[in-house]
Amino acid sequence: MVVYKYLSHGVGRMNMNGKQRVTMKDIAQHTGYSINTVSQVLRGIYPSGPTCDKVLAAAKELGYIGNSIASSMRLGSTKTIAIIQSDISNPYFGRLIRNFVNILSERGYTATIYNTDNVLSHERAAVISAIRQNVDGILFGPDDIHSGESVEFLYNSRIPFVVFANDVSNPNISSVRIDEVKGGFLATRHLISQGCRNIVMATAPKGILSAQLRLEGYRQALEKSSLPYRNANILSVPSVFASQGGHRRAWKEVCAQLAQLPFDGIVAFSDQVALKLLQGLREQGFERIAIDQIPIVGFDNILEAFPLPLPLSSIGCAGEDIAHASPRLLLEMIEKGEDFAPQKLVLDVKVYKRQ
Amino acid sequence: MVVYKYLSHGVGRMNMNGKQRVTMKDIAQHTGYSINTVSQVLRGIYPSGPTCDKVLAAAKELGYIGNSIASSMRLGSTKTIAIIQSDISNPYFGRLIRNFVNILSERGYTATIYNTDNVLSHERAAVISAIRQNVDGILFGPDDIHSGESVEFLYNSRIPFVVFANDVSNPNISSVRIDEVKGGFLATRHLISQGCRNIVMATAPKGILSAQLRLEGYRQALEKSSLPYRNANILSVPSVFASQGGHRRAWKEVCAQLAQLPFDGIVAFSDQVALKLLQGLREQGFERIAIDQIPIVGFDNILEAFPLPLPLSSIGCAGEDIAHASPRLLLEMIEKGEDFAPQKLVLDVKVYKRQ
DNA sequence: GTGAAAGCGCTAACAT
DNA sequence: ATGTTAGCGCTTTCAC
Repeated sequence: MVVYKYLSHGVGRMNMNGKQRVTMKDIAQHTGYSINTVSQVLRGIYPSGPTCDKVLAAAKELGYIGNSIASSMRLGSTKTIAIIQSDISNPYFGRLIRNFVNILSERGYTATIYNTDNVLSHERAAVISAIRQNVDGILFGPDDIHSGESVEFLYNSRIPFVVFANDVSNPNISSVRIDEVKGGFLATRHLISQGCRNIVMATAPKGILSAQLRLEGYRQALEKSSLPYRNANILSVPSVFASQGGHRRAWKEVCAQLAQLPFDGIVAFSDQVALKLLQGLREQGFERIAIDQIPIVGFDNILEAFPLPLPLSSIGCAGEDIAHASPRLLLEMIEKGEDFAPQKLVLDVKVYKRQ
Repeated sequence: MVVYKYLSHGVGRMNMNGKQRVTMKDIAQHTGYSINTVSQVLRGIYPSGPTCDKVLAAAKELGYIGNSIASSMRLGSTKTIAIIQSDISNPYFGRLIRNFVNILSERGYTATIYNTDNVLSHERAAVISAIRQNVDGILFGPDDIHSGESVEFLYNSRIPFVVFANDVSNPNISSVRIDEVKGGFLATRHLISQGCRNIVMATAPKGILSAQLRLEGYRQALEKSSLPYRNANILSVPSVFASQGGHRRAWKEVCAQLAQLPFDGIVAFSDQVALKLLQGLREQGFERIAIDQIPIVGFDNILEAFPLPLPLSSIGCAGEDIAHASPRLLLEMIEKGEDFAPQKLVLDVKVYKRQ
């Protein structure tokens, strides 16, 4: 019997310098037991005893490390989750992903990561790649603009997935987001309670669901305090994507526009937006209010993990946050299979105040 | 012939709702060709013609998506790279990882991500998991404190890997880092040229190689300008790890200490450290210099991707950066195999000035 | 308690 | 040009 008949062309058992990787077969040959026995021992479904000891000793001696690929193949589960996100360099999402990875790891899963840069073709490629890799589930953080296609594709492919930090209209798709309206409301009310009467809302383009909802909260808060809603106070800001440096001019214009307004407080679509605005104002020599005295509230509470010498208050989760709820929901979905009923989690928020 | 003999217990061909995933076998049955023919067509190594057309049409009709796991198994290569890093929520590393992922993706690789939180047991687990998953290579960003063990283990396991943003003494291990000494030198010289004469160096613990080297650069710059090196001006700061909130008191003390010093400029171990110091000073009501007027230089140039209303100058790469050099080096290593000679890249730096 | 053998989906060698 | 077959490393059934 020619055992390594294909060694000449198959790289399978070789590593870089030609040393073969140790397999169960090697342990079997070394100990004289069958591959099956070795497998059972290594998985701990074997009564302890001399056999067990010998096999484990051989495994240790030979430096055996299992091959997940092979067991995945047989078992049909890879214990891998794909995380698909538009910009993982964004500190807010960085923190999110770190928590995803840690939580998944605790539960025995590894994470594959895709960065779409908010480009549809990348998003498509990521989704296909994830399916091709047989991931057990997907954490999907899409941008609103073209979220529909990929989400529907995923839905039709029947792979378990959760949309995070966003939502889609299809009621059968599970998602996790914050209470955006309440967030907009609390942010605005916080500024009002500080004495602000002329509050600018720096919102994202209308296509973005969370922007719409936060703006609605802003409107409600003004109304409740009988303050006028002024169109001039609604500023639509460009993307904060690191990749899109082309937006520099657009940002400059927005900041110039802001500098002209007689505002006394700002609600920003996100902490990132807030910081960009403050930076823009500083760059333009804005002095009516000292930069680090401007009453401003953002979203995402990134200063919790990333302290800055600025009084940037922020809307963040009050209880369980997206970082924890999303993988929890996904894993539940994977474990329950068909018995899982879709859930749309809307997480409670509060103001994290900073002076 | 019982084809699906194991369907009852193997989940392999099933997905969530019991619908089986389409395989080449299905396409073969659908078209009447053999699996081999299908495989060849799908891989494009088949002359175009009627066969080709029919197979591709069937693949499209059935919604075929390949199974990377299966081909990996056969080919011995997973086209996957593991990224192992201590804290991916750190904005600097977030940006790095985003670039890694994008570059790898362009080259046909996917990325698996591990976050060690700077805990040795997590680091060990990540390394083992990566090997178990048969990744083709590893991008390893270790913390100095216990980098030795994992790095040596990786080295002995013969898996291609590159140490990034750090270095180890073993000359056979490839690594990518910035010119730390020059960075420390330029940062200090920049402040001196601004008129600073009493420059604090906020460095990390001695165990960290880059801290040692940056401090050496600081020393050299002072010497060159005939300025005294004062021990009182060397501040050792705690970790900035998001996970380690326990360091809060230590940070407070360091900032209090700093506030007492008659400094007129600061070199910080990283931009993160710089920001924490400024925040600490602000919290303590420091007023001798306005917070946003303090001459300060950090490392990593995170403001490039993450604008802030602060005059934080920073040391960053002058040419090719770590984000690009590391995956480039790793992929070269993977492709060349045994022919690859270890390289230790030390990237040139410059000051990114901000006022 | 232990072993033999099938098979997960795919690719490569070989045969026609 | 197309089919047959072995085998990647593992898990599971089934038989002893």
